[in-house]
Amino acid sequence: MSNLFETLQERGFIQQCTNAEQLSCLLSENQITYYVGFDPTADSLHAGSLVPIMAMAHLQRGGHKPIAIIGGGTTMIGDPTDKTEMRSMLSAEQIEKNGASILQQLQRYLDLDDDTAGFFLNNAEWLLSLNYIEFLRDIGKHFRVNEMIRAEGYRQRLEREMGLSFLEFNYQLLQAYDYLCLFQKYDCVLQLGGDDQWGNILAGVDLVRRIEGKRVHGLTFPLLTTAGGAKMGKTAGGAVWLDSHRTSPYQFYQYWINIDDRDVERFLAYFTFLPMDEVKRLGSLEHDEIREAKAVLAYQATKLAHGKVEADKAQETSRAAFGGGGLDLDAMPTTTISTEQLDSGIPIMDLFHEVGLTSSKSEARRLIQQGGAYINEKQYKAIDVIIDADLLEENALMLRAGKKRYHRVVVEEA
RNA sequence: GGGGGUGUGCUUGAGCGGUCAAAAAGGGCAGACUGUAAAUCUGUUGGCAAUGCCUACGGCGGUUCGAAUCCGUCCGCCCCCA
Repeated sequence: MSNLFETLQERGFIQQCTNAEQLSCLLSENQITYYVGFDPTADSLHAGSLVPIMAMAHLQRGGHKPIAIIGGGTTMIGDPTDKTEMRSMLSAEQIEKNGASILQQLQRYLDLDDDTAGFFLNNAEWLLSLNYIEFLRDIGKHFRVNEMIRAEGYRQRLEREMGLSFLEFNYQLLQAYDYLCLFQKYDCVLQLGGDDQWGNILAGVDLVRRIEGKRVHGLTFPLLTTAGGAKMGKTAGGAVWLDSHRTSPYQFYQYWINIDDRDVERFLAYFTFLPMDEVKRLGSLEHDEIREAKAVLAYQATKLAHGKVEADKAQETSRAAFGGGGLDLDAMPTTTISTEQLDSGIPIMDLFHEVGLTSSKSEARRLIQQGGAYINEKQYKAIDVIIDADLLEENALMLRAGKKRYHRVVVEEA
């Protein structure tokens, strides 16, 4: 029989876990409830969150029941293991709003609609009403400070400059308490998270054991970086979001098709549901053939995130843009300008800037001077060119910045 | 509570009172090469009405012809002592 634990392992999801044998048995012999926490620090998840999401999806497909926790309570504190800096604290309303849109995104991957398949909770529900003294007596007494400060996440903060506020130091207790609550109310026996969460997860496992005398489990995913060493899911322009308003399906598709050759197999395993032998076959392609594998990855990932229709569109657009043929005008970002504006002439620098292809006019100037500016596929290197109606092709201009960024300017029909 | 540090551009991190829009590295962008990849090489990297002007070196004030550089104060952070 195919073991879910092995599936996760094979696909690279397991970095560390509590007793592997027990966990493996548990997954193949019982129907369990498991949880993953998501931080509502933004109103959208990004590509990095896909690792836990996909792991959850695998488990749900295997018959287990997911609980997605939105960290409404914990986000009001900020996880210090996110060691770059103390996280900014968000207002309760903001967290609420973010949580709602994150839930929507999760639902594209998971069924969280009803209590039997899986569901969604905000830990603010039980954290916000905590009584400090009671909490200290009931929960706090189970934590040893010496143990806590030995944990990697805290130690880094203690050894490096930035220090650690007492507020942040409590994060682990709250997360452990989450686990305890979920165990008590929903019989949740597995928590998943990124490897930076290992310490927090274990704290929860320990807490449940101390208070309930029951053995529960934890599992962490490797923290993904690209072969180039960057954080997975980041591009120059920022994170790759799951929200189509922040990152369009086309951009999303492009992110995946542009990844490093060395990441192809790993990413196929993580971010698609393709069977592993197919993943391996695709991953072993070489030279230009590997582009086929990237196309599969991009298509599959986009389909999961945005649906088949959008994925098809993104694929077509991408093929059109890079396959040599014509460009797909519909999918291109477009700006409309009035006839009058064009008739009076627009300096080329202004045009590139106003359309959003550069973030300042100086940048536009540089782009042009360095030969990265094209209009209708013709390069313009002079910064004092004035664009007017003479350049229109089919009532539009096609701007290009560098090799890959296109923008269409359409003249408004009067 | 006492003492000592520190705060610089996207990031790390230099910086003599003038020649600092600020060294260096990373990152970004563009060009060449390519496979919409990687590596490499080159250029570029605050803004603008641009041989000049404006904004910027934690905040506010001061000294000075002139300050990122000196002084005061406030804020944040770090270390030592209590």
